Amino acid sequence: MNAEQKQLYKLKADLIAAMGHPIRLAIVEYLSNGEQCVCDITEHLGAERSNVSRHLAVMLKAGLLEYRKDGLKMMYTLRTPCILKFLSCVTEALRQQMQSNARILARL
Amino acid sequence: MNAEQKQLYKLKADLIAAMGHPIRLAIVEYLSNGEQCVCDITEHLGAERSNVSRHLAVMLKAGLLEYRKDGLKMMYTLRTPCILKFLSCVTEALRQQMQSNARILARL
DNA sequence: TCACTATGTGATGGCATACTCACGCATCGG
DNA sequence: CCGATGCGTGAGTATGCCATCACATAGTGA
Repeated sequence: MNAEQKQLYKLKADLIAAMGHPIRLAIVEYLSNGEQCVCDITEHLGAERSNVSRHLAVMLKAGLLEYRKDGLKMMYTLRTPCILKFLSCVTEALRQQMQSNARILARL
Repeated sequence: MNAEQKQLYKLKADLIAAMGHPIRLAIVEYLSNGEQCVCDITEHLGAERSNVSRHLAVMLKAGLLEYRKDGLKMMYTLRTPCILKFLSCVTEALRQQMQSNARILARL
């Protein structure tokens, strides 16, 4: 593996890691309904506001989100709808995994 | 969000996090060619052997991989082919992101 | 039995992340 | 101008992750 390939893996890994957290995952899913402000996201998650703000910053930096100002509020949106397809892959993988586990358990 | 939903997000996030690392990503891609032993993976990556071993353990625990013993060697395989579809989504998202960045840069 | 190979794992140091609290800044309504 | 609201961010702490070294284990072949 040359340096260029390593760099590419790093980019991909960073993108993935930006979603590898329960709160961030929940935010992405919530944003699939369209643009939302921080206050609504916070209320929906039932999490600490400053913490949500930090997670939003992480995803913003990773390029997953976009935002715009609307008066007092900051409105966040998903940057690439592709991300949702990504998430459906995860759900499917999780389902397959659990079914596989269930089969193993059934043999006990 | 109730506790059950949070648990679900945690499961998904753990699955995602298990891939959110350059080395682990490279391993998954390498394993898409089929079963490989630790020695070959290590050589292909050019990484520290014990480090590779640890990353394999992480993915094993996350349910991404399976392994079997073959003499001295431990052979690892991808558990769910679905993971590859997942990765192609990441690649596509990264491409979209970079194209988007390129458009923004073009306006300078 | 003895060297050698392939692999996993405990210990450790360094670094990044997550969360909370407190505060500051910008904006809006009056 | 003032209070209230929405939001970001510095500081501090706790926790976890990562890479590395050293060592232990298991199988292999002579």
